[in-house]
Amino acid sequence: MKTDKAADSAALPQAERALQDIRKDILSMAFAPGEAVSERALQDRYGMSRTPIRAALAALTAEGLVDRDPRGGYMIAPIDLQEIRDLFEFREELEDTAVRLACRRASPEALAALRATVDRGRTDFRVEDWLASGLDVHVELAALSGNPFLRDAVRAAVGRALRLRWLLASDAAQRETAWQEHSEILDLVAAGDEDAAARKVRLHTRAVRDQILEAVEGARRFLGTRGVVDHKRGDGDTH
Amino acid sequence: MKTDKAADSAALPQAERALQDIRKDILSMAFAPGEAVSERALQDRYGMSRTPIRAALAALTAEGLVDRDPRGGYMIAPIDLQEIRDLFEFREELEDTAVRLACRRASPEALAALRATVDRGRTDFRVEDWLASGLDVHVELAALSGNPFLRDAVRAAVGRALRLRWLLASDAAQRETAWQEHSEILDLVAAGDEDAAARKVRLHTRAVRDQILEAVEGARRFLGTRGVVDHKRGDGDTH
DNA sequence: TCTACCGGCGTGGTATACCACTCTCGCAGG
DNA sequence: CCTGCGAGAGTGGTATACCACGCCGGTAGA
Repeated sequence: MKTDKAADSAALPQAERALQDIRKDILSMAFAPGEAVSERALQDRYGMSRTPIRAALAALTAEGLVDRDPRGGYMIAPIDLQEIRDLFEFREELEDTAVRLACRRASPEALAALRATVDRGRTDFRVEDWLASGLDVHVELAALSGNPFLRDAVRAAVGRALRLRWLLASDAAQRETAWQEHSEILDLVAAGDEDAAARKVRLHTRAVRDQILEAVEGARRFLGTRGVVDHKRGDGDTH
Repeated sequence: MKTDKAADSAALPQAERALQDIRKDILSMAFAPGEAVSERALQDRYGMSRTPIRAALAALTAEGLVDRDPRGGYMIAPIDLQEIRDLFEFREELEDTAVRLACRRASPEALAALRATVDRGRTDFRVEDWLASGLDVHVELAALSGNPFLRDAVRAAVGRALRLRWLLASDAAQRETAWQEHSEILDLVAAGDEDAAARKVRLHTRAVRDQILEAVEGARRFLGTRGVVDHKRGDGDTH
């Protein structure tokens, strides 16, 4: 027995380790939104050469967690209020679709498994597990739609806003509320009531969005003008 | 003064040039689906070092046009019938949403501009332009939703299936039919009739999907067993 | 003849040196 | 004091050498 695979991060390729570590540091707000970073600084920080750092930064840029500075350099993506609004609108539509498909297709076994996962998260909540494993409830629910593209789109959308949860509560009451809403959605999916399930999903999504927008507003002073922006419509993508 | 930006591909960074060139060669079927490729072979073919080739392959892998070979190496993504079904299901939902939002939000000017683009494509159809510029009608229509995430998701989905159009007709009649359907959808969006527009979009999407699935079936012999697969849910590989 | 070994080659992964560019800051000249 | 220029440092972009690993084929031995 030479290597474990779960806990041994040294066995992973450097590039993968860089990606996971940097992503973790972004999502945990170890890097401030809007903060400038450079390949060489990260090379130094994570103890590897520029090559895997570069690959990781490319991936993180694609994920939307890192932005490129036009004049050279990277920056940790600022918190963009308009982006949050657009993102949650997108998620609302994705998850509406996903939950409707799940109502038609999810097997009782898969539903039971997800319910077990949700219930486990109610008590065993540990931040690192919840962050590391992509086992977000919304992603798993989207997976029940049976459509990999839908699941991946939800995963990408969830991941993009994940760091904002650090602004929200570790508040037990709010987590209990979230569990309850997730649970109700699962009940409706199990019952096969598409419209009700979809409506519940939309309400839940909007509630989370409003909490996040409010939290960002509250933390705006703390995050500074570089950390929070509000790019109104008019960003020209000229193609 | 010295450099054009549109036509002058030499001025672009090598990595960008590699990405565009390789993507073009995949979408134009210069690479056969299922064909094995390696970084060094591409380095030789495109006359640059491995570094930009590597970056391009990473991006193309993320786009779904290139798959990694578990035992080392890359391969041009095979045509996967199940993937096509999933992809079009996903697109149908995305475009339904997009067109509904466009009905509520698209300005008359933007609609007129898109109509002009669509009409121009009716006659001036040139393959290279239509491929190079991301000006696919569906992407532009999605852009009218005002949501960048929705637009990008449609773009990614369209791009992923783009090479399959080489299996379809340059058939003028089919293009005329497509133009007509696009035109009708635009009319309904302009009229603000959400439900009718969405219904039309779904019909159009399904029609295109069926054409493609049929064309793939027809070309299956030609593409070989490596080029066309059908990964059913649960990956049952027969030995 | 069949088998087992082993050496070479091709693969991606990584580190690193060098390049062009830009931005900044200090110094010299007006 | 103000202005402008030039050197230096820091940036990403690229090429390349080296590494470990896995496959495949030839060869020697049973």
